[in-house]
Amino acid sequence: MPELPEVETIKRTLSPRLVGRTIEKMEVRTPKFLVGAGPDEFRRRVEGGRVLDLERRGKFLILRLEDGDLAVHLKMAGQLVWCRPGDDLGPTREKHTHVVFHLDDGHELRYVDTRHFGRVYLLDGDPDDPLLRRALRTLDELGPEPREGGLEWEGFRARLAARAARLKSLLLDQAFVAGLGNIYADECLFRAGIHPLRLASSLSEEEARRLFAGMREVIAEAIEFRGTSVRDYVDGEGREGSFSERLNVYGRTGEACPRCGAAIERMVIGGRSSHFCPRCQPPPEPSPRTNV
DNA sequence: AAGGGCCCCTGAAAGC
DNA sequence: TGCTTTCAGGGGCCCT
Repeated sequence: MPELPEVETIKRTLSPRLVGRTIEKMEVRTPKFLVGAGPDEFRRRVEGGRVLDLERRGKFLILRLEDGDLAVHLKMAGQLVWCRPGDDLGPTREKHTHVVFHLDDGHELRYVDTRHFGRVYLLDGDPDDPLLRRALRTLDELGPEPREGGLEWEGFRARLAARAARLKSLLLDQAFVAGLGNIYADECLFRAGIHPLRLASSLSEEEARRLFAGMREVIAEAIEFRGTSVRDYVDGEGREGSFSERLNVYGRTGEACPRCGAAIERMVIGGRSSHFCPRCQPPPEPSPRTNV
């Protein structure tokens, strides 16, 4: 599941290989992954253009091309792999290679997606395309990045106080903070020692500070370790990330909490599995209506 | 504003 | 062993 640290790692591994290159040919194997233009128009806009720059915003990777910008959202299982034309990525990934960008240096960039949730957007494509409009709006409404230079304390504190939502759901809301997914939301809350069911507005000043710092630390560390590979994630060179070994709670139901030894618990919140330590992350006070 | 439910999609894992 | 069912998950969308 590529979240901020994974997409950032992909950006960093792809940048030196793509920037300055010209896309000679765009091979569309599965048209449904393209949004903003039909395959022919999409190709026409992309082919022959140089890659000017790569950027990341939340979980979106943006490719700035000479004749228009592309945005890629990998959703659950998307991969962008830079390789040689003959390279064999194995039967599963071969079967799910949907778009191939052929570069002028003989390499290619393959868009692979086994779950078929991801999309490639032509950002200045057909303005009447509802899927494109939706993506542009999402991009426009993305919240601050949970890193230095993005999220700042005063604003974070104020926006937390204004929300009644459970923290787990709020951290997953891309308009609140951009780039966190299920893995890092759980890890951030563990780092901060805050239960995922706590309401945002109920946090003390001290807890809000721990969450603020915890998010930055977890994200910075995850980038440093090149992301987390629990399922399909690999970076632009096909390498897995090593933050997986440093996960404290995600996917560790029943295991001992690395801080206190209590058994990690799992519960479903907002339809997402949530992992936490019942001792380090004390549950919220029961609601007044709950009684005996 | 918040939350539940459904959908997209398919490989992996669990169940029988 | 092998077939069938369930699950996971980012995010949009609809409904209450």
